Order: sequence, then C-alpha cells, then structure tokens
Amino acid sequence: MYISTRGRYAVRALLDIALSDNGTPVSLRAISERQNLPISYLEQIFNRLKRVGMVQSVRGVNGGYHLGRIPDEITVGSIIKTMEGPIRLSKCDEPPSKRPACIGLDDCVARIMWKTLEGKIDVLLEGISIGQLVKDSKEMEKRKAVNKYEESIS
Amino acid sequence: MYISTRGRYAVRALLDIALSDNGTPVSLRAISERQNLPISYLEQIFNRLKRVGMVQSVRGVNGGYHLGRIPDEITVGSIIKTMEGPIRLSKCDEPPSKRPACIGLDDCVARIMWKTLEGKIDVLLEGISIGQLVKDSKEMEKRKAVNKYEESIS
DNA sequence: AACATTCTTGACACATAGTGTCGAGTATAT
DNA sequence: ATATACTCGACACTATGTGTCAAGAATGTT
Repeated sequence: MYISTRGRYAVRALLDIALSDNGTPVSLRAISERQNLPISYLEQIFNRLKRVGMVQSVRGVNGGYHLGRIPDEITVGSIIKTMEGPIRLSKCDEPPSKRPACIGLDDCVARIMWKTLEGKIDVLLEGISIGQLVKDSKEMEKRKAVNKYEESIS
Repeated sequence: MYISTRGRYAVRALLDIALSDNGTPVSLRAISERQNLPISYLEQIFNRLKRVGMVQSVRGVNGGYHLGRIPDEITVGSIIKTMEGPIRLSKCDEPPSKRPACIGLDDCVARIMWKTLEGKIDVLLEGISIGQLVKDSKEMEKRKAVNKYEESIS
C-alpha cells in the first residue's frame, strides 16, 4: 500500500525539471545533485518517462530533458501509472504462485469493493498535477522568505 | 500500491464470519473451505485480528471465532491497518537500505502531497464496513435468485 | 481418562518485486 | 578528438510478501 521509489522519484524529478527549466534542457546529473538521487536509477526512470512522452530528451553535451507536456497536464496519477502500471488494490485474477485463480470473480463482493476503491484512488491521483506542485513550491518559498524576514527584524 | 493478501484474506474471512455465524463460533477450517484459503495462513492472520479485538476466539472442539465488534464498526480501513500497519504512500523517513534519509522533510512539497493523499485514502477505506459488505452480499444473492427465476420461466 | 478438535505461537522457507548498479553504445557540442 | 549526456539491457542484492510447519494448550466428547 505504498508508492515505489520509482514512482516517487519520478514525481520529484519531474517537479525539479518544471522548476528549473529555463530554456536549456535539465540534465540527469543536475537533477541527481539537487534531489540527491542516484543518477543511474534516474536513467532507468527517465527511460520510461520518455517512452510515454512525459519528457523530451536532448542528447549530447548540454543535453538533458524537457517536460513533454505542460505541467498542468502531467498528473501524479499518470506518473505513477507510467512507473508502476495501473492502479490496482487486488490481484484476484493473477494469484501469487501456487494458489489457484479465485473463482466466481464477478460475483465477489470483496473484489467489487476493491475495484470501486481503485477508481476512487485513481481520481485522487489524477487530481494532482506537476503544475499544482509547482505552485505549492513557490508558495512555500515565499512563506519561508517572509519567515526569515520576520526573524531578522524581531 | 496494492493490498497484501493478508489484508484481503482478512476482509474475506471477516465477511465470511459475519455471514455464517449463527451462534456457534466459526472455525478456521470452515472459513478455509468456503473461501478456499490455506488454513495455516489464516491462523497467522487471525492471530493479529484477535490481538486487536477484531475477533473473539473459542478454543477446543466446536471452537472458532466470533466477530469482536458489530459488523458496522469493523471497517476495511481498520482491517488493512491491522494487517499492514498504517496507510502510508511514501517512506521518506525510513529510506531503503543504503540511501541516506531525505533532508528537509517538512519543506518537501512532494512529501506533503503524499501525506495529504494518505489521509484521503484513509477516509475512503474507513468509509466501508463489513456491515456494508454483508448488505451488498445479500443484495447480490437476491439478484442472482431473481435471475435464475427469470431464466427458468423464459 | 483418552482422544479429537481447534486455537496459539513462533520459526522458518520460498518466491516475487523493488531498488539500484554497471557497462557498452550512440548522439552532439566544442 | 574529446567530453558530455542520453540509451538500453542485463544483472545483483535486499526486503517483503506469502505461506508452511511443528509443538503446545484448551476444551468438548466418549
């Protein structure tokens, strides 16, 4: 019931790009340093992000990545689903190893409940975008600046 | 981002008890057969369910389990949290193995977002009870009976 | 009293998935 | 040329999940 590091690092990396892209592409090295994430792991992550068009790459010196869409259209839900596959709470249809597949799936009240919950969680995750996180970040920066000012005059 | 089998089996097992307890305790053997779940795994699961008072046990011949509270007060959220611990999407504070702990946690926009989502998911899960699933089950049984009848006269 | 049933508890084994690392390769700017 | 950076696939390690097992304790039945 937790989001993998792949998913969470991807969110942070994309937010990093959104915040620091001033025209020249953002390199994994730069993201790695700012976010303190292993660069080799980021490579793997960006491989997937690129394949679904969530980022665009520029190769060679001074290369790096741009966002592939505007921040408001990159939702946390889409990032997680890119990194982890569809939102699923139950795996009734593909049982773990030795267990036989569950029978009467369509009639299973519990399974219907999980499916319903999956849908609601999906809505939650799709409701947050990188664009929103960018706004939150800037808001937080502003507040921190004000706090510092207030400390300095007190 | 999925519920463990422990959690899901626990939900099914508790629902099974709610549906089939007619006064005499429900044995793991009976649950195991009806739900097609390994009895030895159920033992482990019920160990936890008992410790938090979600079920009451009766030992010896004709022993088994009763629900420890009324079905409406046993929420899916409480079951999952009993089996898996608190709802958490991120593990920023306890990083995996070699990684250093993330710094500036309180200022991290991403982390705040995960925490907010955790709260909303918690509300979703707490909003469903075994009592509700019992109603759903009976409703479904009724519909199935009607369908059979309609087939028989067509 | 002997026995079968059933819960109780802890330890253990196996499989899967997550979390990264690594190396060889390709594209590009200087 | 050379250094920078993305590209791609394979691999290794670890943690967690998913169960199994055995020995024990309580209780009803004969």
